[in-house]
Amino acid sequence: MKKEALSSSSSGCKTRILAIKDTMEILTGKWKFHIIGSLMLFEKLRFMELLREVDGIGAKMLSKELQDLEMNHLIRRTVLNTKPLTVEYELTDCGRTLGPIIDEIAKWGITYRNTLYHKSETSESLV
Amino acid sequence: MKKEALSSSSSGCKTRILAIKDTMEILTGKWKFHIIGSLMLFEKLRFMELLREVDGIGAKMLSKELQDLEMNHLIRRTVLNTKPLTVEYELTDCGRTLGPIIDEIAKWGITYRNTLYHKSETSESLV
DNA sequence: GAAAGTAGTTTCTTTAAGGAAACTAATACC
DNA sequence: GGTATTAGTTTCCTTAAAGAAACTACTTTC
Repeated sequence: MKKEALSSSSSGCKTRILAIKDTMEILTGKWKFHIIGSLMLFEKLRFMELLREVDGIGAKMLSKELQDLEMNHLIRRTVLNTKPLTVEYELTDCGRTLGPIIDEIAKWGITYRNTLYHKSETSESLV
Repeated sequence: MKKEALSSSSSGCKTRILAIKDTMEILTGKWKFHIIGSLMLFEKLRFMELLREVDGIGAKMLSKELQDLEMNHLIRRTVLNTKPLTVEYELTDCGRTLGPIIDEIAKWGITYRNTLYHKSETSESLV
């Protein structure tokens, strides 16, 4: 049996771990998924609409999160020269590729809840 | 055109958003994905093995993260009555269902990197 | 000219996350 | 008895994330 070896530094493992780290750094924080989810649903939203749509977020947070997402090319910010000046946010093509991740996460969350309910009846490890 | 309405409180939207919140709360922090990923790769790992495997983590963090994961039924902790006493960690069935999420996230991270490289050549929005 | 709506920014404060180092406690080896 | 290993815990400290409230600046409506 090996002893000092182990360490997953083998082949694609490092790449994989890095890729996961990358993704999670980009999507970090309490609000990113919610903002992206809203933009997936509504296509285009203005700042004030997002502020109302993303339940509980404040202007400062929203502003910061939108900047983050824009820097990472996931959303596009367009200033419209309307009367009182409005700004439109929408997903880029790149941003839209997050669909499958968000689907998986939502799917898992729903299944997980159901699993817990059933498990709690029959015990399991439950503390 | 609607004005005050909007608000995605429609049908399954709330459920979906809650499910995403649930999932992300369970998998929050810098280390959970890395720990789960390691356990997917190695099946069973002891505390010290995880400490070496999960690059950069400290004993306190590892201990806390393992407790979190165990509370959420994603991993199982087994004390073996070996000579100096060892503890074995492994994924539960529930923990193993995270596979697809982690795959999607890893896949996206890799694609995202490639996309950036190509976009940076042809410009895009790039700051 | 006062009020309200647009899109934010600034300041100040609290809370959470994370890390380094030392420490406990049990056992085994020499 | 001294050193090492296992699996953590405890203490102390720093940094990052988040939030509330007030404020800027411009325009439109009444």
